[in-house]
Amino acid sequence: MAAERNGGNDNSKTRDAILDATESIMREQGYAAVSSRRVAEQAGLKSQLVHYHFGTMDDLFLALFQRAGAAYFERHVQAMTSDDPLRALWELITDRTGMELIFEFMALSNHRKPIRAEMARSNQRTRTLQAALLTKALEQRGITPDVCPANVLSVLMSGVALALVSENAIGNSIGHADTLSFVERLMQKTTPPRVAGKTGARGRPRKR
Amino acid sequence: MAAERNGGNDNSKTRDAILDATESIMREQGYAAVSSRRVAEQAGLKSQLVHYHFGTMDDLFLALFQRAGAAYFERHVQAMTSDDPLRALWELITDRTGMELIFEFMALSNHRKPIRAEMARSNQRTRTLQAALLTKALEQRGITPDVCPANVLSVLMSGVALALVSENAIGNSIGHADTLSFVERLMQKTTPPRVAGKTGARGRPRKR
DNA sequence: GTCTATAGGCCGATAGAC
DNA sequence: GTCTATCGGCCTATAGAC
Repeated sequence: MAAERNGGNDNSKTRDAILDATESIMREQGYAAVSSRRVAEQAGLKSQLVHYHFGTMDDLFLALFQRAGAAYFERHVQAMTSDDPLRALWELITDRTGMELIFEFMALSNHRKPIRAEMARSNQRTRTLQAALLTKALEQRGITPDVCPANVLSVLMSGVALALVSENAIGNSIGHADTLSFVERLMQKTTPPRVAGKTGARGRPRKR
Repeated sequence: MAAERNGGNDNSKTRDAILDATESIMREQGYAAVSSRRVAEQAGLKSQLVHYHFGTMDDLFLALFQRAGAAYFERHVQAMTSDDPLRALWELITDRTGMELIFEFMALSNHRKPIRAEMARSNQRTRTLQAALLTKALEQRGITPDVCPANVLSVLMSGVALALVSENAIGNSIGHADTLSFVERLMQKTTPPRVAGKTGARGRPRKR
């Protein structure tokens, strides 16, 4: 073990290239396909550099997860400041490219303790932020929380989005179009009051 | 490649032992930990027997998935004939031990075409059966399908269950208790009419 | 159907030169 | 920070004896 693993202040291009390559392999071939040699090849480097910059492979996974988790959290923050936070959140969590990396980490973390711990922290942070966002959104739409509490709505929405994205990845879309228009109808039934001259809250068409 | 791979009519103890060992490793250490050597060790056999009986490792995964998928489908069929199909389905899909293997296969299948194809088939079959079950359950409870179509409800329930189980595995339970009692309340609000002298449809207590 | 033996390959990780 | 070289290990899969 050399004298690195310095958390993030070694922001060299090499480090980023390694993380980029790891992310790309995870997305396209799954976490099980990540090896120091493959990562290095993808990044145009020698495999030893992976170990030099990140230590063990688990350390590499952890570093990538921290980067991805922070980016995902940032997207939530942006959704929160959107004109229509509810719709912005829904679009965020049903975005397949955003979810596929997280799905890989979920599977990976199920059997690696240190990654699981980080995953739990990130997931809790996201849930808390989602609940705050939804509290605001429900209030904006004049829905009292006794109909459905914000934290419950967060679990419901996350779950449905997870089902849609993961089943879609597998190749089953039975009921998906109906579910999307069902959600669309729920959101339109409670359109927030327009505040300014912007028109960002109208729904886009969905095929049945 | 020898002269085996005979689908299932070679129902030797060895074959079952290999499948059992594979399932056990997948559950406890994840699909990436499955190797012919480890499977054989767990089953008390030589690793070459794995190849003799199943061919490639992908063939082994496929055989196990077929067995597990059939068992899971069978549990759905049993739920369908229950006194309270809606509750039986909910208990089935929120059962962690039932889901963890499926979750591994979902992750695995994302990057292996033949397994993905089988997964899609199984998932479609399950969705169709769930929709039939829910059609019956909604009717039984006097809910018209225009409130929420059965196939949509199937996606919603599957998703929420998936979120609960997978987040629980990670170690985040924020909002879960509230979600469970939310679902419980929905189910109790629409208790099916009792048909016989049995009392299987009352809810069991949930902590908030 | 189970055994021994083995080919051929990818893996993580480290040592030490520059 | 990057290079060359390398150790020791586990992997899939097959050949051939019994």
